[in-house]
Amino acid sequence: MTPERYNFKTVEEKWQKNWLNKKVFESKIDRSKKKFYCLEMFPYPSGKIHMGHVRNYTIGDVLSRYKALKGFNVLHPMGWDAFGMPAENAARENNLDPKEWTNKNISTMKAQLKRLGLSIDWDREISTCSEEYYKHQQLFFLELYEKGLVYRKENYVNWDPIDQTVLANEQVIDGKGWRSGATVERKKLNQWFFNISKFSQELLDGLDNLKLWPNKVKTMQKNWIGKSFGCEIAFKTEGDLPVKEIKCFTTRPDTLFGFSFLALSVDHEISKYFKEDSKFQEFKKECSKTGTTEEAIAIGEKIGFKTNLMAINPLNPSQKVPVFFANFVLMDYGFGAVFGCPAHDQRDFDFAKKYNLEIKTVVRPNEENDEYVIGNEAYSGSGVIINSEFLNGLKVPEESVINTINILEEKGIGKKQVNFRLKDWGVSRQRYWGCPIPMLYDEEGNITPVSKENLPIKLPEDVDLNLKGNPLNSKDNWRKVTIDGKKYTRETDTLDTFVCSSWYYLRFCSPNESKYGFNKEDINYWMPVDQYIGGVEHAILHLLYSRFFMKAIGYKNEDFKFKEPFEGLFTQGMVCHETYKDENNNWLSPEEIIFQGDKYHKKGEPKNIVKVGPSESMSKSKKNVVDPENIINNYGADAVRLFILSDSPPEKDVQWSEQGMIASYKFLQKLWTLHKKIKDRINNKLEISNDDSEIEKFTNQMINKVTNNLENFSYNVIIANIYETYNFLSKEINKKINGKNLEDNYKKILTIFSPAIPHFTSECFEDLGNNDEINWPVSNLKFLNEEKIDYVVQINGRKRSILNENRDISEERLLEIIKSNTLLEKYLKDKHIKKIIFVKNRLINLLIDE
RNA sequence: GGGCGAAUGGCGGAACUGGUAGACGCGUUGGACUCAAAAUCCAAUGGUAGCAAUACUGUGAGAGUUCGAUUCUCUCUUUGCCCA
Repeated sequence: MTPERYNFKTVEEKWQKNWLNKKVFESKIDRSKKKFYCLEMFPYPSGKIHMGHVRNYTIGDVLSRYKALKGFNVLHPMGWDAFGMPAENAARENNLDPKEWTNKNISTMKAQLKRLGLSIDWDREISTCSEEYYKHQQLFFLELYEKGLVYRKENYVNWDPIDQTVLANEQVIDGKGWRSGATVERKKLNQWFFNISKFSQELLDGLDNLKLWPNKVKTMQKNWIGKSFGCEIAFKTEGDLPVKEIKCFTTRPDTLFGFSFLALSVDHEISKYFKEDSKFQEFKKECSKTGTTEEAIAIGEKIGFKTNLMAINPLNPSQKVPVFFANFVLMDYGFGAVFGCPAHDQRDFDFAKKYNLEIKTVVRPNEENDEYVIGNEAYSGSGVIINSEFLNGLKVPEESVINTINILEEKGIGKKQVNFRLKDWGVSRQRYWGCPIPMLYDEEGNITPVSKENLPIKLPEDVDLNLKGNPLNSKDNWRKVTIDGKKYTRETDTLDTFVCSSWYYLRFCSPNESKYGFNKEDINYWMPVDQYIGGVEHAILHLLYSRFFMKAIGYKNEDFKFKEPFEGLFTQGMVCHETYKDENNNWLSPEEIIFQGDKYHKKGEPKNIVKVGPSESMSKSKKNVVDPENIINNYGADAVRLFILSDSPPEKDVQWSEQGMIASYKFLQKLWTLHKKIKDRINNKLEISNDDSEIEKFTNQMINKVTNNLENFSYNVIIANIYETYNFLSKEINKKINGKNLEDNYKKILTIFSPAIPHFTSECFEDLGNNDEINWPVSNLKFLNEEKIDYVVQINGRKRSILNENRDISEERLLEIIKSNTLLEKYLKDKHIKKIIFVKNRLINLLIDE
């Protein structure tokens, strides 16, 4: 008999249509059920979906389907992070409208996502570039402005000369723009800011309550917020300038006795006395070459410009040290002035060496004595204070910092201060394809918010994208407006797209609410997101901004009770693939190569041997990408889901493997053949076996395993569980079996498989003529504890035998059995048992004299 | 330089609160079917020795705690990520 082939094409199409027509995934408020809000990070509509999306959304889908079967009222929406530069660039290249380009991509990608069989409520679809979405965002902006959380200030910005836009600090990587790769310049511009730093402490404290977030992400956010504890110190100065005092911020006041110089930023206000000094101007120019990132400063050479000022050590007034301008001091940090303690700070050490300044050791490591002197490197570790008069003996850092601050405060020289690294969020972008900022400037340049009834401020169409810089600047018929006879110009900056993604999770709760961004009743039912799933690359920015947005909306707003948007967070790993290069070192895609003999060569060029490189995250530039659409066409959605889940734990990177993919595809064929056999056995109800508790026991244990693995995100193990079940059933089916019993258990098995391979299991259920509602099965505890147990017998800690005996057997009885066991006799004969370790229902360890 | 994590067969990976290491898959090898191949099915598969039962060894390296360590502690090596 040739088994019927499983036709994934017709089956998957059928079920996708079915789910759509029956509105299976439609979500409505239902107070009789517990809600579960499952959200995956929404995609940027770049053109086509990639394997990363497949992985992300498969993980979310498994969870959503599982929760639904468990009886939760599931909200599982999808939308588009649709504003952003690629649309503008693509539109310019192809002479298109960014909106057209974006909408075309959205419809392509939506169709692709649908073919994965995701359990998404598409009625809630949103797109951030639609007026329906961004008009609410503009209203939020105005509300935040009213609450004083939005302000405009002139600021040095990171200017990307290629993209002609401002970048946030976090968008500057190694001194280059994250998108364009251009070397970033410093430029002074008027910018809009969100006052995120107002919430620094709250954002930090809130992390403690996020029990279902990975610690890794929490640590990253904590470091990013960067709370440091320190002290403001006023140093008295002497010299030929009218300067009596210089303020510094330091986190290490305890090293004040190691003071040997004071360093100022070239932008420090004292620099005004050096305007005419050509040598200083030259020095300033030299400094700008070092670059402005903290990293560049750390590695770069430390240079200084000595002034005639001397600073007095407040704890030791007889000590006077020189004041320098130095390239490693930034105006943004503290007061643009730091005191130098070369012995215990590497930067200061390098500087002191160069300018022959005193290096005095004031901290010794715990294991050293008080005679300790630092070597060729600064010592910044913990230890004990030395050579510091009344500070001597204090433990560094736990006693020394706080004690010194107290002393400085008593003497009126210093002030305790908490410092955060987190800076306010600059949200202005000089781009067209973004949400317009609803602000106006009158002829005197005064800021006037757009009145709320005039929202939305729509993005104008027909702009000339080929102009340098922001196309909105030259769109005069949009930019210039007259209101009540008064002339205004519009703000032409648009909002950072991170603003759009900072509140979209609220919008999904009320996608059609026209008056406001969300509806109170909706969010009170659905929020917070129970499980948020996405890439770890958003660990800091997007997640921190979203957390800020919740606090900003709730600020001075009693009605809004949410503190955090995402209760649970899961960060999945990337999809990787081997990389290939031909003999000329050109990257090759997996489709361009062929395996022959024991080597790869380029297709059609047998002599062009391909070098196989390490597996790396799929990227277009390295051409190591696999197009999900081809894969779905060839193998079907369930097979792809099966493979993408199977090979690695979801939080780790997974290696794409064609062989693995094929194996998953073949497995579904085998599973279908098995299904047909099982169906035959079920229909043959007369057959009765003497004992078929085996299948019942197996099923119940499997329900237990799969449920636990689902709860723990061990989705790769679930796939292994499916294989295990296949192996078990294909053997069991050859035995005599009770048809009814088989049917009951088989249906439970299909149910626990269904989150992973939903089309396949739906087809099986239908094939069995099942019309019942399907619920997640509960495992019967009776079967979880086996009546017989494999007891490990150890002698002196080494495994010597395994005995299958009754559950709850006593130590004495087990010992008797061991003593009568002929195989164990050789170990125990004539030996004295000193001690017995007995672990109930697990093992027994006999300690004997050797 | 700092912080956090990771290291298990040829490969990806399992292993509950310390208690049978290597589940499951890939690959490889042998066999069946076939004129042949593909597909499919069956079997074997950490290493060493042995026909075998079995023994020894084995979770990056070294120490420690323990009757017992992949799991806990310390040191080191390599590696990944984040920050500088």
